[in-house]
Amino acid sequence: MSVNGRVPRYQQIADALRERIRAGELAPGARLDNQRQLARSFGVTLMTLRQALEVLERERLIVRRHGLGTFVAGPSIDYDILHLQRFAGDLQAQGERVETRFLACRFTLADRRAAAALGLGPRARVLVVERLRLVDGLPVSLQRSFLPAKIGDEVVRADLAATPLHHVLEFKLGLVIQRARETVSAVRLGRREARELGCRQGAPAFESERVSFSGGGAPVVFDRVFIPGDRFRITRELQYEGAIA
Amino acid sequence: MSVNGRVPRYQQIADALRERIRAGELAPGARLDNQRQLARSFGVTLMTLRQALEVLERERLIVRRHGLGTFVAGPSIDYDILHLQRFAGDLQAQGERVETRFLACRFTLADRRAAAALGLGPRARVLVVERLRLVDGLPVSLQRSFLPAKIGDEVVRADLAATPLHHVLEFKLGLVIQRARETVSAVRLGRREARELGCRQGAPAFESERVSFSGGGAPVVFDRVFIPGDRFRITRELQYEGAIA
DNA sequence: GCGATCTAGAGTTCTAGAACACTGGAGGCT
DNA sequence: AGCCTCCAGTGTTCTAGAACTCTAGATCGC
Repeated sequence: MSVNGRVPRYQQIADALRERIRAGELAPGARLDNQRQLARSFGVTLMTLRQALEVLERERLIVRRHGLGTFVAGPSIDYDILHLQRFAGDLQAQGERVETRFLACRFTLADRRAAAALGLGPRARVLVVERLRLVDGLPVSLQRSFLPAKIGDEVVRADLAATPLHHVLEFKLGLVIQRARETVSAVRLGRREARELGCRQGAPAFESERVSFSGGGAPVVFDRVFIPGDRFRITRELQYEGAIA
Repeated sequence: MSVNGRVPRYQQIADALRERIRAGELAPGARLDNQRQLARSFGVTLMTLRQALEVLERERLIVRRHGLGTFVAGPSIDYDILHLQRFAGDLQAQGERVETRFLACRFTLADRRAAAALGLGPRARVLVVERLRLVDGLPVSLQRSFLPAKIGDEVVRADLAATPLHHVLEFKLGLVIQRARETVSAVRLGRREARELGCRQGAPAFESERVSFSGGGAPVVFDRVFIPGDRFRITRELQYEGAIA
């Protein structure tokens, strides 16, 4: 709101739509009226209406699909970064169901960051395993695991559609992950990631990059996980030995 | 890029400006030509130029100041969420200087989340201590600490401009923080937070809410920290006892 | 049954202004 | 020196279209 109290029309429209969503008039997944129609019903131009939608999109309340429509976004989830487990905030009461969908497994050349994280030379050959995690049928994260070719040659023999990767590493290869280093940053989804996650290209997402080490200290796997920004919040529990920063 | 290879003009313009920034032609803090002038030089309308700027703004490459101009954004920093310390990524090599600026200290009524975190009744009286953290003179985070009035009555006697809050808690009140729970989410900056941080209202930021407990298990302080989204990345090191998720 | 093509419906891009709002410095007044 | 007002410069909002692009389902041909 400006100093003199004037609220831009596009904010008023965003507020009105937000309230409809909040009140449940527009359920998650519901499609809004098309943009031209909404513009007419609010008495503004398409441009102004689209600015309102951009506000809601940035707040993760809606998603826009080119050629398809504008939809109310689904609920978000918490990611307990310390305990490495995911639990749903408002999904838990709904009794969510988590599943992992195996997407692909192929040898390729490592990109720069994957190669660096695994201590490999540039463009080293690696195995990429790609999985989608879904909660109640809704994709919440896309995970790509890069393994050095030496490990990959063994992993690829397993039935990755039926066996979790870390089980393969631990029980078939005797590689127990002892340590990991993870970095989470905010990114925009690329076309392929967006498609798998049911988002639009360029949608903001958290990108987690984690390199995991075995007991011997060698990097075993480099994971790159995309989690749409509207489905993720970081929570952690801490213990201290002394004073805090 | 669309299927038929056409890149929208606004993306081309964003690309051109991004390249100038990347190449160092536009240094951090530098002001771009005004929007109308940029529109003319790119041969587009103001609307199209503004769309290009929105792209760059979302990528944290520029910041727009109403009435002042458009500026190249400063560098970002990493926040080691596990070790509770901040270290600069590309700032460290530059020999950054970290300082804490005391802003305010006042009794007020707790908002709902602060009250809940501290185990207090709604609208309980609390002491709020407000500090700004700066790196090389650039504000990187705004921290508000909420303390129950009983603790606040003691804390307020200290010289908080000269003494870190946790020192006051530990050495004056004998309250050693043993445990904490922190949640980090993505928010839009309010007007006051934006002003203190040198950002524009509505700018995306990380909002960290941490409640800290003493040895006796009582909540001692609730911290709410705002860190502009362009100055923060989460990194963590992990140790495991067994297999990973 | 499958692949190719078409099309309606919907989102996206862009034009060409005009007017409103914010900011900070200059100048005047006390 | 401090305060207030004014204004140039700059960002922001909004109009009223027109045209482009994407998507998925329908239809047709093989």
